[in-house]
Amino acid sequence: MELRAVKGMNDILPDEIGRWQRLEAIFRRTVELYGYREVRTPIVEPTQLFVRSIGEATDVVEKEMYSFQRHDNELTLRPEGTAGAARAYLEHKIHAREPVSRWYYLGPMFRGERPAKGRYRQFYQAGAELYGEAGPLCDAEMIDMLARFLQQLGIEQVEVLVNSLGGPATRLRYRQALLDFFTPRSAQLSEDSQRRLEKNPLRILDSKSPHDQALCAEAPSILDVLDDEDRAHFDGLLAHLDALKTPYRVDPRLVRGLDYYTRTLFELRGTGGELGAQNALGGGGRYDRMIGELHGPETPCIGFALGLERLLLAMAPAPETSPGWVYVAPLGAEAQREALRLASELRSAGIEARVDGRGQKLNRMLPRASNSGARFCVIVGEGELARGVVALKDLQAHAQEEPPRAQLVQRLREILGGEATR
RNA sequence: GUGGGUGUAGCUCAGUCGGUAGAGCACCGGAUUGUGGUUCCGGUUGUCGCGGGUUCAAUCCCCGUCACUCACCCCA
Repeated sequence: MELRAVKGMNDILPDEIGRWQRLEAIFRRTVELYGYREVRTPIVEPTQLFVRSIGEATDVVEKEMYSFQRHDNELTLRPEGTAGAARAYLEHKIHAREPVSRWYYLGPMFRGERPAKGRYRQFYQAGAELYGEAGPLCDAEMIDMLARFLQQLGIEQVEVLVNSLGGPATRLRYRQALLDFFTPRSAQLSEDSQRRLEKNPLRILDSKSPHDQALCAEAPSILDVLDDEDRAHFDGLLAHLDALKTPYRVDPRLVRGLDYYTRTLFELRGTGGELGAQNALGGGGRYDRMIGELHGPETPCIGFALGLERLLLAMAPAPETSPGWVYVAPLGAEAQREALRLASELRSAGIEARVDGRGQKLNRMLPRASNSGARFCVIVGEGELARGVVALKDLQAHAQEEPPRAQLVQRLREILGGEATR
């Protein structure tokens, strides 16, 4: 094989697609119950959009973007969904049309990282954004929506972490507090964290080194440096979550890798074994300053994104449920033409049908029918043609009957309908 | 970018202390001129990832390389 898929980009074959479609359907159904509506934005955006919104100094922008030049435009395959949605929100002046907007999206994102379990260069995210509401009520409701979604998926082993980063001033104050704390102790930090100390001290809190973790336990907490308004927002969030009975855990050391977050921050962390090291199922937070920084009107926003591959790893494998389709087995040339007409009628009646066109013996077609997962096999041969009937075999029940050809659809409906109401 | 693991049939893998390969599953045909998931018989499928070195001889040993994979970094 000389031509293969690009590293880190995978095919999703038909035998896996059922799980994807189920996941996506549950996502859509859940968020639509909260009033969210889908938005579809381009996969390619101006590079500057991501530089300005995600932050120039983040890893995503610095070294992971798929950027290219086309004529005179600097373009990038989107590494996440929030920036494009914000651009669309601004471009279409949605803020002037309605005070509050609830949008969701679903689709591929691209980051040039080294692939690992649950992490790919083309990966799929589902996310939602809420524009125009600043209060903690919608923060709590969004987290509750995520909890409901995971529950619908049957993912039990998950933890909801919440934190507040405060506003920009708080964030600067906290950054300084961390510098003051870690700089005299930098010798005790891991190599990675020493680098973080210079670049982005907040990320030290995220370190997986046990030694760093122990040190972080003594570091100042951001919750202690929140100003009064930040504090009131955070307390409000927790009170609303309590009222909703949404389980959560406050983690003052929760930080995330994108620069745009302010105040509320949350993350869903899988605790099951399937996930490996990539246990962040999704996360998000408030980004009240982004629209303003993109030269729009100051608009409070909150959003999240979920990694679909990781959710699939965490999901219990659900049994495929199919109402049962029909395998049509014709014996002979005349029967084949009749089989085509029969299958066509079945489809018109909304029943899935496939005709065996390989023209073989019955004792070859029947095993194929069973192995292919068909519920019924309809056999058409000379005898049936002559008598104006078909042989209808229920492969599951090992039963066979011979309804008149004209009554086949009706008979199948009876069998399937009888089960549906049971 | 860093470190580890693995590359043998469509799939899962075995194997050769160095003598150019096997099993199960799958697929195809027959037992059975029209009745299945079982059984029996037979059959097809391989540049042993790629390149080089050592050797009379390399799938096996050595070096390189590529791919996949896991972890780190970062993130979903």
